[in-house]
Amino acid sequence: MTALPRRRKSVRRAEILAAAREVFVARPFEQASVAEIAARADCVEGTLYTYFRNKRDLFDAVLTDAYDVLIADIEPRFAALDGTADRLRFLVSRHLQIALDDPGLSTMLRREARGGEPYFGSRLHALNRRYVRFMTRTLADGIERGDLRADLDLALARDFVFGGLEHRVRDLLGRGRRIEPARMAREITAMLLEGWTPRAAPADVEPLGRIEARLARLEGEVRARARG
Amino acid sequence: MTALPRRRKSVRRAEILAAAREVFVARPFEQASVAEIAARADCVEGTLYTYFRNKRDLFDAVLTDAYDVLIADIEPRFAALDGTADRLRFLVSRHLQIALDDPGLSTMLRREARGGEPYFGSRLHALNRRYVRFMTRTLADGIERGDLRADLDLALARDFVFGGLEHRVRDLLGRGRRIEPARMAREITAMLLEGWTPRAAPADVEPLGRIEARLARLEGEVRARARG
DNA sequence: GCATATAATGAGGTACGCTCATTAAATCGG
DNA sequence: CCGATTTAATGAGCGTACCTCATTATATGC
Repeated sequence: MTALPRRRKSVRRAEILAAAREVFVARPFEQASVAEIAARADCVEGTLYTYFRNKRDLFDAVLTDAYDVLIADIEPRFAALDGTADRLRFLVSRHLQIALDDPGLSTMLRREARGGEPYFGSRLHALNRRYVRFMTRTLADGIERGDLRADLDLALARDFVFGGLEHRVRDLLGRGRRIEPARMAREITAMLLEGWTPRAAPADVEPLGRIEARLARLEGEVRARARG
Repeated sequence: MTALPRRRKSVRRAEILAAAREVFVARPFEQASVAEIAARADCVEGTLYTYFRNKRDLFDAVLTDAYDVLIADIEPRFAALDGTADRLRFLVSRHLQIALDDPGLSTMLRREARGGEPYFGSRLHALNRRYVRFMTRTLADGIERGDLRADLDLALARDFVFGGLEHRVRDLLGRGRRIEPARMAREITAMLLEGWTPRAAPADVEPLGRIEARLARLEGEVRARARG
């Protein structure tokens, strides 16, 4: 009957997006109902479909927005860092920070990390790649500079960082523990770098004994000559 | 009208379970339809609900079965291993093997790792804990025996192993790469142990500085003497 | 062979995502 | 300022999903 006053299209879109985010953060995709989103956005379901093709499309829009903000925040701060350890620590810390700032969003991202169908090539896929690239760049640069072992498998390392963080956050939030990004980032980075930093190979450590022996002999000779 | 011949209850249950497994392996939980499961089990949906309370219950039964088989396979083989590195390599390899033997099951397990509601205390939860315990035991024993650094955070390490493997498998299967459990297990275990194995403390590396100092002094003296 | 227990049924309830013909509001030309 | 056109908004309704339950069919025990 009496329709609500019409709004500027962009405003409506933003309202629906905000409502959708609230709902998707509270419930996993399949359990989140379009009806609830519409109700929160003060419109009927039909209206919603004039702005988004379907529920999935709406969800992707929410995810895309979140990634946009995240990347925009990281980009300049990352660019200001140089050292491999500093970069790694920052990225881990920033990743954990999401779980502290917005646990709902964090859970959503962890829940719905897609392997879905028309995902490759999508805007969402591109954003995800951009996000992950901060890490791969850090690792690749680290190897080039000699901060990381030359034989480190980039893809393997990258998967273990993100996979590990995912599990860690799930476990901690799952048992109601608090997340302390800075401290945890220090611990995690330390653990990772422990294995990734180039070290004196066993062969390089052994000669130390021989070198000391030669030194001692030399010093002896020099001392003898000084006396003699 | 004419109902199908009645079967022994246990047989029917097994048939339904098998049908359910096929469907759940092919499609994620929410997209798998009870109708399809019923059709594959040659019965109507109603029948299905006399064996399982609901779809979730049926799904949990499938998962539980899978875990049972998996644990029964691992248990004796694990018990036969002693060394920390061997155990770790075996567990990683066996975990990867699932993705090779039954990619569908592997995807399902990765997809539906629950953090869900009445999960804690459930039989499924118990099985998951039993599965993970192989790893935590390996790590704890490793520390006790001095094979692993004493300051290694057990929970952190455990999360990074499983999280890393999860991401790695997702990435590889996602881009259609083959999984080679043995080779990958060697690489991954090597990477992990690189950082987790106790090493000569920095104090042992530091003498390098002292040696250089002694060398420099010696060289200085020799040069002076050559001139003088 | 009748009574009881139980396996199996399928119609129907509620909720979901989504479509589409229709309506109401804004915009614009004259 | 008013009719025409565009466009935002609607809500009834379709198909399908999970699940319930009164009912039917079959097996079992006495």
